[in-house]
Amino acid sequence: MKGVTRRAAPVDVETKAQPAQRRSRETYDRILTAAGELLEEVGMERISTNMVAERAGVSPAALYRYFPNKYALVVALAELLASMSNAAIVEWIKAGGLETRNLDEAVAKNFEIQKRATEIIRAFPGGPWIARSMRALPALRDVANRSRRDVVDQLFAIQRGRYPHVPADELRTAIRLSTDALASNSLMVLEDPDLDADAMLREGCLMVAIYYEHLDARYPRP
Amino acid sequence: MKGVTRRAAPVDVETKAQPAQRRSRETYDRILTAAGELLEEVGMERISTNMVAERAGVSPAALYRYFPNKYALVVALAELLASMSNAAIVEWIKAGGLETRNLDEAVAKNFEIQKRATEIIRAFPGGPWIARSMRALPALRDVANRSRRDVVDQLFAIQRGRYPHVPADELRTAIRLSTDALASNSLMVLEDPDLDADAMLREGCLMVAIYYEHLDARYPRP
DNA sequence: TGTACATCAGTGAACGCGCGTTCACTGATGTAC
DNA sequence: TGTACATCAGTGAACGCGCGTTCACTGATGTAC
Repeated sequence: MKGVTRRAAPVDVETKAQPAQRRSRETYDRILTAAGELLEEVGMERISTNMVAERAGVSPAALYRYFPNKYALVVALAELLASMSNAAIVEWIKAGGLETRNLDEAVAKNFEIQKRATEIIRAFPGGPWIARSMRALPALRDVANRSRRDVVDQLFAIQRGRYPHVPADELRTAIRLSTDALASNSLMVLEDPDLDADAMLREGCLMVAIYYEHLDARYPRP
Repeated sequence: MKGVTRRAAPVDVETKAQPAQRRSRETYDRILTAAGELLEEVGMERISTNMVAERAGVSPAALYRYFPNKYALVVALAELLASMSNAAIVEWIKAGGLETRNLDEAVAKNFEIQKRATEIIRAFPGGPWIARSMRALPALRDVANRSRRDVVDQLFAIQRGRYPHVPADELRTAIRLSTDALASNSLMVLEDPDLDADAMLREGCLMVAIYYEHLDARYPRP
């Protein structure tokens, strides 16, 4: 072991047994709920499988029936959270979140989804920890990347129609940039209770809306 | 221990002995360098005190002469990185980074510091890991908060003179928002090698510059 | 310059602990006839 | 409806390991006279 470099081995992270019986479904849920609670209470680095099993009222071995290792546990939570956020965004798009006629309307609609997304994270057990760790924890990076790609693709599909005069890769960059900025803004608000959350979120939406206006004006209209 | 909630106890994180002799200064540096290298190689969650001591070529006990615990180690690294970034920003301000006459100039100057800051993180041993963990690791949050406050205060002090017609709290919000967005943008670029780093950084600067132009126009000029 | 002593720097070896994980098992539920 | 069997769900107890940390110590460096 002298001076040997140990690189992180890729970890199997899939859920193992799909629960078949009712009892098993309940156990699975209890484990996930316990994990969320404990994430909330002790944070990412102190949570442990034995702790989760104890809180869920099952033996450690029962946990390993459903999750191959402890990362699978937080990955499952992260995927749940990501799917809720993404669903909210899809719903918002379907409800016409992007169909706006002027700056004020754009800000107002962006603010809607921005606020809803922030609330989803806040309400999710351990949500803020998960969100903050999405980038820092190797096990969660895949989840974060997939989720981000989904959102960007969704937005791109719609915006391409609204900004046909903007080159596709410029548009994609713009979406990536603004999505990232708004996500970070949301995290910042969750992190610092001294901030006026609504004001900060709205300001972030304004920044992005102005940016899109400028993007729109940057290229000649057909 | 049944169902007991264990909250993270606050951890002493200061450096212990200030090295007095030359030999000791070297040891201190070797430990910090080893920690940086290992952070780069194995990441935040797998690094350990014994590992760092081994790599530095000292006994584990020697490490504890300078750092009270393993968090103090990564805090010391993070503080070093933060101070380098902040110094670069101060230098940039002093060199007139904020004194711009038009949008293009603002974008160009923002880009300068944005690129330099990103390079500082990239070049620092374990820098990207540290930067990503700043928000997710409780031990590092204080460092992150202090560093952010320093930067925001510096910028605010200058910008107040340039935007006297903008209410102080609006201006502060704007600085906080844009600083956070650019920091996140920088992280994103470090994380995803597929991106065209310069293009993405420049676009972020553009977004912020447009936003400030809008802020400037939002309130009547005296 | 030399010697005696005080302080500083670093070692070697181990400690207890809680971690992630597994094994052989028992009990619960479902299924066929 | 009852019984025999197969599969599913969960247990209890322990495992080996590496973690963070400490102790009593030796050797290196500095200081006073």
